[in-house]
Amino acid sequence: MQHGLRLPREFYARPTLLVARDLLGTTLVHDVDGERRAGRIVETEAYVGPDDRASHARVGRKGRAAIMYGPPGVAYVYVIYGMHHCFNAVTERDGYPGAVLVRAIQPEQPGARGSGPALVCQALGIDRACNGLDLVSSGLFVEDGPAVPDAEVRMGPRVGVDYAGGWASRPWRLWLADSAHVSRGRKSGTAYDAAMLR
DNA sequence: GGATCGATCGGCT
DNA sequence: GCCGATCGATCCG
Repeated sequence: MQHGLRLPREFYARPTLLVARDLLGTTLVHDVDGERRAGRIVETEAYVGPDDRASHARVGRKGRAAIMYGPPGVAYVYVIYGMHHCFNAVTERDGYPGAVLVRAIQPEQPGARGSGPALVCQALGIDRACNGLDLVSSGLFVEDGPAVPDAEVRMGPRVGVDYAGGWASRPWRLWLADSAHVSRGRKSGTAYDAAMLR
């Protein structure tokens, strides 16, 4: 991958697990009134399909996550616990629900913290007003970066979805092994194995 | 380091 | 009414 180029829609229009893997090492950028706020993505989670009991899409295409059923390359931002925001990039083809939650970044701004999905939004100034923004044509987007080798990737169960039965144990959380910015709750994780991501 | 708890409210049941 | 894709403070060991 090259460096500093905005990711095109085709990047998002792929299986969610691949998008979650390839977003590691890229940079999430938000232009706020001409001011660049950005950070390197070091941790992601995949939410895939209408049957994933951990995904907001489980309630159907008329619920809160209707946007997950729409075209890829769009921001899905929601409020959680009445006080925090979470940022997702919509994936998959139009009509099939999928999204990648950005769980942690290494902020470009010194002193900013991005270890956790709500802190990511706080550091980049992302809130509900960003819901539905087009990542291909708006001030909220992702820049590509140097390729991350499989050996630097770890995977493990998603966080905070224990209610989802067997879906909770799937290793759909991915992070960079050497990053000090990965959010809390991380366990040791296992080596990246693309064959296990389903 | 790990476990527990309060804050706070939109959206689904 | 209930509960959550969270965080920070606090307590315990």
